[in-house]
Amino acid sequence: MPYPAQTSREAIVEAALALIERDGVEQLSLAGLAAALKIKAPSLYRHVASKAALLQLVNARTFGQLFAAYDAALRQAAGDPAERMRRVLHAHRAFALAHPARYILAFTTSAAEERPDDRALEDLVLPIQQLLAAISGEAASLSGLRGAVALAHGFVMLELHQQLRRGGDLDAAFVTAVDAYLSGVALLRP
Amino acid sequence: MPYPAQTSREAIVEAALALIERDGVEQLSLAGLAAALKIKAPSLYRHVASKAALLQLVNARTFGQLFAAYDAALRQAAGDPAERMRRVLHAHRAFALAHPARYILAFTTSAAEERPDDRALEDLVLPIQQLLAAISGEAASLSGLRGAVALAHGFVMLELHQQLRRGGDLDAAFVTAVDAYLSGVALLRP
DNA sequence: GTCTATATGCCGATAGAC
DNA sequence: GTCTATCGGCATATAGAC
Repeated sequence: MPYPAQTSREAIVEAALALIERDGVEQLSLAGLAAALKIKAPSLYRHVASKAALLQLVNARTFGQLFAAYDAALRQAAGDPAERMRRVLHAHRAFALAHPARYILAFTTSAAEERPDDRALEDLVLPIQQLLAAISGEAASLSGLRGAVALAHGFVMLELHQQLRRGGDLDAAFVTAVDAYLSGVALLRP
Repeated sequence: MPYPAQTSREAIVEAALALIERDGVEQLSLAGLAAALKIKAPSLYRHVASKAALLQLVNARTFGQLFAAYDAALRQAAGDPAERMRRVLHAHRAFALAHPARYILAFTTSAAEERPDDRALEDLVLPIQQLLAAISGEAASLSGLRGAVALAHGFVMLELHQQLRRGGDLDAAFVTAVDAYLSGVALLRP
């Protein structure tokens, strides 16, 4: 049987994820990806229109998994709203540390062609926003959510790029920072 | 006069800064840089050992300017320690928004060859750390500093990569987030 | 210090046969 | 759906003449 019809788009995305996690995005070439799938590079174009389109699929999956981690943290979390928010932020960091290259890729992609559709993602953020509303008391706590995400994102970005090199317990530092921020949000509410 | 002896290392770094700010790092090629200097690409190697070495110089300059902005904010800032810290964080964001591509480059470079020397930068961070110590009351407020920088860094990174697309007043959101964090740090101090 | 010429390598993407 | 062959491009870096 020559030229077996085997490769699926799913398998391509899966392989791309693995290569990106192992070597980083900038090392991902269509030739290398094809080799990992034991096919030749041009064959990929039967399944994806371009490299940009492939990265869009990769990023969609990354965001989907991140928000799934949010959901899991929310479902298992008892306690007051602040405690639940704390867990979400810890889930955020845990995901970033578990998938550094994919995380960085998803959050630093600016090109529109590599970015997942906005509306697909928007719904997934809503539960988090409502949770933080319960903490801050604001009707629309968009800015409170942004601060929390910014804090977690900034921390892990610095961490992943080794900009926090003076040692110390980074886990504890993260907990302290998150606690301070959430306390401040609660304190400043009207 | 054939082959005028003109180009200096300073001029090369300067031109590289301009090109990076205009087009982003990934667009910077030695050929393009040389063209901007009206020389040919191989001539660059008389002044810099490699592209990585050039990026190291670029990043050193970026960090130097950022910390100079910190200093300026501290010198002109009257008021209590919290107010001064607030100004430092606003200076951080202002610098990032003014030089997005260089800022991202400096903070997301992991390769050791492209990174400025650690010890040269360390001294520059000390004043900021001491300032935050006055706010938080901790003897060594390393974690407090890290949280503040993480918050500012995360916010501008999301902002620069257009991950905060639901509009609203981002300036106000930044102020709110910083205030919340600093209030929380003050609140949680022993 | 700059030049020309070149080595060497990778990349994304297309055409057309099977 | 996969293949071979190839186009067209751009990259960093080196050798050696002026």
